[in-house]
Amino acid sequence: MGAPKQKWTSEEEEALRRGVLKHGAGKWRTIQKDPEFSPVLSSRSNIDLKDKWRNLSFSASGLGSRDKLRVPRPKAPSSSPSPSPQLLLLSAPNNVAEASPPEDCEKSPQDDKTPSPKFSMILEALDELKEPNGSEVATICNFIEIDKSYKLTDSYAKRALAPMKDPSLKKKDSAKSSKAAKGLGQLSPALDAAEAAAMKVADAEAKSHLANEHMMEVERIGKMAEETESLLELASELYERCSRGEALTILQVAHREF
DNA sequence: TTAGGGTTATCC
DNA sequence: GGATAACCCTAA
Repeated sequence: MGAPKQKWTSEEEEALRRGVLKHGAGKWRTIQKDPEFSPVLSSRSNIDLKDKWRNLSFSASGLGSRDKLRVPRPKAPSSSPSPSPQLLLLSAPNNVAEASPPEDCEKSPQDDKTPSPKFSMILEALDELKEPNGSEVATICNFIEIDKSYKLTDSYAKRALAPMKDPSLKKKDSAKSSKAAKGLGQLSPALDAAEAAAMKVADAEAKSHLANEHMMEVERIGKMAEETESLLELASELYERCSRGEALTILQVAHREF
């Protein structure tokens, strides 16, 4: 090769990560053309972005080179549609709010070291919603469904979206539902069966997600109870000392607590 | 335009 | 010489 290899700078890597966070993995051209990143990535092609992201993903997953994971590409078109770019939305390997490489998610969803794409979407939703005390499940569901154009299973959507009061959201939802119903009506029996199976799987996943949410809530409440108990302890001690006629300053109280 | 596999350069 | 990163090629 004539030209020497052009090593990626940290600025370029950062721009790529931010670009993936902004547009999603797979939108290499969009990221490359984005005025926010184009100054940094001007010397890189969309292919370069894709290759670099692939390298980053594999190195971050701890699996080393992608060569080790190579699997033969099926020649015939697969019956199962390839995941949408959003489903493969990645986040930078060294960022907390970021997700793991898609390959891992797709190949080993049970691998608890790497969050699933759904988990990534939840993280993204929480990040976008920026609610100080966390977000309601329904709000997160709405974010994922509307912002990300995903459709939740009917049963889960009914449960999760019932408390939502925003009429515009309801309107959109019902419009979507009728659209979906229309589409379902045109499906063949085989597709119907596949759809029903997919719905069941999605429903199970939703239930698992709900269970996880509840566990987190239980943990949170447990912590609150602990804190309340220690506060109660402190209050009783203060009451006792005061009733004995001891003079306490705010500073002493603060030291006692912290 | 993108994904995925192949090839080559570089580093240790 | 092996591992990794950067680049290239091709199918869809």
